[in-house]
Amino acid sequence: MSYAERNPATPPQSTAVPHPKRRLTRARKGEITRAKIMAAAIEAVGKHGFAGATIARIADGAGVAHGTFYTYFDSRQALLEQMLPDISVELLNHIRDVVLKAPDDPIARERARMEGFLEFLRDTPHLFTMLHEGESHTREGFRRHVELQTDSYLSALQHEARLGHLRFESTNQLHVVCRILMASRDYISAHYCMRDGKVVAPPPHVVDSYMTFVVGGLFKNAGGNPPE
Amino acid sequence: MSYAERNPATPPQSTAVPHPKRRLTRARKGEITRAKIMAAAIEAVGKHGFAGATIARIADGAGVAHGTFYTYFDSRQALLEQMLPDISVELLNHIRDVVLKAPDDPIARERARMEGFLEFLRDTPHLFTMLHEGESHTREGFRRHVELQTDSYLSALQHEARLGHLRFESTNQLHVVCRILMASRDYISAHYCMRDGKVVAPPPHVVDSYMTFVVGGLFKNAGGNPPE
Amino acid sequence: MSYAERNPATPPQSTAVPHPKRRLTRARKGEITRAKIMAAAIEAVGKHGFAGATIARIADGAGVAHGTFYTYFDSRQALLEQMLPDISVELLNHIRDVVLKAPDDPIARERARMEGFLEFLRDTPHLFTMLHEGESHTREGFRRHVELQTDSYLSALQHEARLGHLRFESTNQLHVVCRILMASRDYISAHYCMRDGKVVAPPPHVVDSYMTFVVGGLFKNAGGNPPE
Amino acid sequence: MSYAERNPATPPQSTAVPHPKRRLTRARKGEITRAKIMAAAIEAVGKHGFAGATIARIADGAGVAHGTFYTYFDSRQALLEQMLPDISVELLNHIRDVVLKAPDDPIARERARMEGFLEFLRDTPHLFTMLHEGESHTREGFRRHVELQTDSYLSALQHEARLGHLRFESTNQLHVVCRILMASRDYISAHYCMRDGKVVAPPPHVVDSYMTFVVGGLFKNAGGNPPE
DNA sequence: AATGAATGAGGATTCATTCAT
DNA sequence: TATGAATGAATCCTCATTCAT
Repeated sequence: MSYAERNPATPPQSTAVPHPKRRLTRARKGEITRAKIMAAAIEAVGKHGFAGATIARIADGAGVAHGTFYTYFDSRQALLEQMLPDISVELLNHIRDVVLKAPDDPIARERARMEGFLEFLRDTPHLFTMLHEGESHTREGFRRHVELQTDSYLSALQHEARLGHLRFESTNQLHVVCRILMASRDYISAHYCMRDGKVVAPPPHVVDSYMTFVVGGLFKNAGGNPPE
Repeated sequence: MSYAERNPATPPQSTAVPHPKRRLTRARKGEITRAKIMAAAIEAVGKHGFAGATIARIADGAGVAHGTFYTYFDSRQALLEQMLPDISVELLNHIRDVVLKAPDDPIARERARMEGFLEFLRDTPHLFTMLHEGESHTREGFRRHVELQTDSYLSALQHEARLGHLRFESTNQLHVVCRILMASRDYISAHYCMRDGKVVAPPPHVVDSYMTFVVGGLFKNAGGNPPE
Repeated sequence: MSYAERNPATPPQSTAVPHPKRRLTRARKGEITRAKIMAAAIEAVGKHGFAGATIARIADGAGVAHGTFYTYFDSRQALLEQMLPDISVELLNHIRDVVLKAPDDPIARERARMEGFLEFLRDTPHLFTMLHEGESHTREGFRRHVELQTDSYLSALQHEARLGHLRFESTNQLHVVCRILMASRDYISAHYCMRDGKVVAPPPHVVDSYMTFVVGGLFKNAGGNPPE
Repeated sequence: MSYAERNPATPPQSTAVPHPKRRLTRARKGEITRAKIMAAAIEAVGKHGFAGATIARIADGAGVAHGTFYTYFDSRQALLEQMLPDISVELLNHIRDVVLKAPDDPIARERARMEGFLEFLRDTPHLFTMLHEGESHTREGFRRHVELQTDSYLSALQHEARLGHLRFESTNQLHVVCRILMASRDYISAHYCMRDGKVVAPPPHVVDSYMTFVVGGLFKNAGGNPPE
């Protein structure tokens, strides 16, 4: 399920129709146009990178005039800055859903976080580009994304710490751990999930090795037995 | 010691002087000009980012005409692509030196790798920008940099593995571990080493936490004792 | 008393009310909207100049949609062209009132014309901008304004001439004199009446010097005594 | 003699030629290009007004690429702001020359100033547009022009005052007089010197009437005899 | 009559690269 | 080899005006 599918410009069905004559209120039409532009922008960034996501390409992709862009966004940069935080929230939601379905076990939860991330990345192929170019092209949006992810990850770790599962306790330490885990999922996805321009699932040993490392590094009473 | 200091455009001394009148052979003069341009480019990237490193700025910074740039480099992009690999090799050298001076102990060596990296970053402030913008602006150069670092790191890990110190053995597994370690040092430096536009040493608990995590996750017979 | 006060969009009282339910006839409502747009336009020109008086600003200022503008005016330019002549007529009325209150003396009347002009300018701050930008941005409106002022001034001069007060008699000559007087009041107001973006009264010596010049240049039997 | 004639892009003769092979040094060629752009800009302003003097028109008129414009001027506005002060200095020079040739008599000198101005205007047709649009489109350049003219006119008046010719003495008074005289020449030229888009000499009675007014208003011992 | 989303023709500016000198 | 003026394609953004609702 891609971003466009999750945020359909054309809603599946509008049950309550006040004016049968006029299906689309003006406001609704505006929403649709806005969504079309956003979708075209994401597409453009995915295909040509942030630098190649020109107003011309975005507007053409959305099927609107260049000027229309500025009805919905203050500037090209403003739109770009918005993309990553928007998707970042969806990523958070997805990971939360996956973690909720995982067995009640700290290690399973951590695996769920990693796998949820990789799943979402597969479903949202353009996120890949955003993650890798965002830092230089939308500094603020990237900062916000990192903040969102860090806050959430940190909460999760603090929860595990309170349950006594972790080898780390202080927030300062957990902060560092948080960086390590987020860094790892980014680097791992960067190197194992892109094949021929398409995002794929990494080979199974990748997440396994990651988990081995993390279980030994992060969790209590988990060491001793090295992986075979 | 910055890049410019390590690669002086004006060599300290030229001992063999064939023509007393003409100290610098034409070739040597060319080398100097080339180095001046490269140094100006690094400076420009550090100060204004890759996007802001225009030919105008680079040439002005090097004290040459715009056209002269093209005597030494095929294109702006070609120069940019070269920067990161060049520095990457130096980084490797620096880390190797630091590791050689470390105690003969796998954990001490890993700490040396992290601290060597952080040291080099402090000495080469413009590397920071390159690392964080390089992926989007000089894809190939960045790829080469990652390759250089990965190859070296992987060798080191394989060495430790052969000595029986690690919980991982297969190259495939070590590859993943390698990503985790490189990712961590990048993310950690990104978040703890930049204060007010200057690269600084991170607070001591940062590397300590990192080492705790890594010792538990990576090394054999090292677990059991969680940090206080 | 500003333009808006002189031309209230909401009339003080509508005595005859045919339909008690509907106070405002449709036509009346239209008039009000039109006046609101005109007032917003004047405000916009005053604050941002003719070039900055965009439809967006005008419509927003008037509290109507952009499209509504075109119900009342053929084009932005058409509105702009109308502004100066409209105000020009009011200026004429004001000066006439002031002159009527002046002593029955040609010199006093001329002083009244100048002072009436300056007074009106103070009360209509946006006129300042219109006068100084009008020539390039609303050529025709400016032409009409100049025509209105010239015709009136010329009539006044001809009246004085018929009474035998002037050193000039032919209409051709009076035409030239008329230019001189109108030019002077414009330049004098431009240079002495604007302080920190606000229109102020000029220092007293300014009108005095003007009158000295004009009395010597224009009026009969007035010379001889130079000012100290 | 137009601006272009006074400032020829191609100099009449370069006597000292260091390199016979290379007539035009690079610097000289630059000067020529700059002059071509400036001339094209003046032409464009004259023909289409400041608002119509687009980079496209200017560059095309000068026979250079759009980008070349920015080799010589920081911005379109910067060029525009420069035009009026440049020409204002030439106007001053012209008037000074004319005054120097006039009979040694304050009234003759004042007539020379007015006639010199009108002459220059005829020779520099585009000045007309600049004078009438400059205030709104190149505020700073216009301010500078007014300053230049005012300073010069004021000096002339102070000179006459010191010789005891004027009915005014204090600088404050002369300032006001100065505005009146400059205003008059502008208004008079605006209304009598433009016929079918061409600048022409005004009918003779115009300057005569002006002089009558000024002689009565400004000069001592000059009144008494009104013109018939 | 009112609305305001959509239009699209411009306009200023940037900058990597070329090439005659 | 060095120069730096010239190039011109490309880009973002503005805004008067239209028109379906």
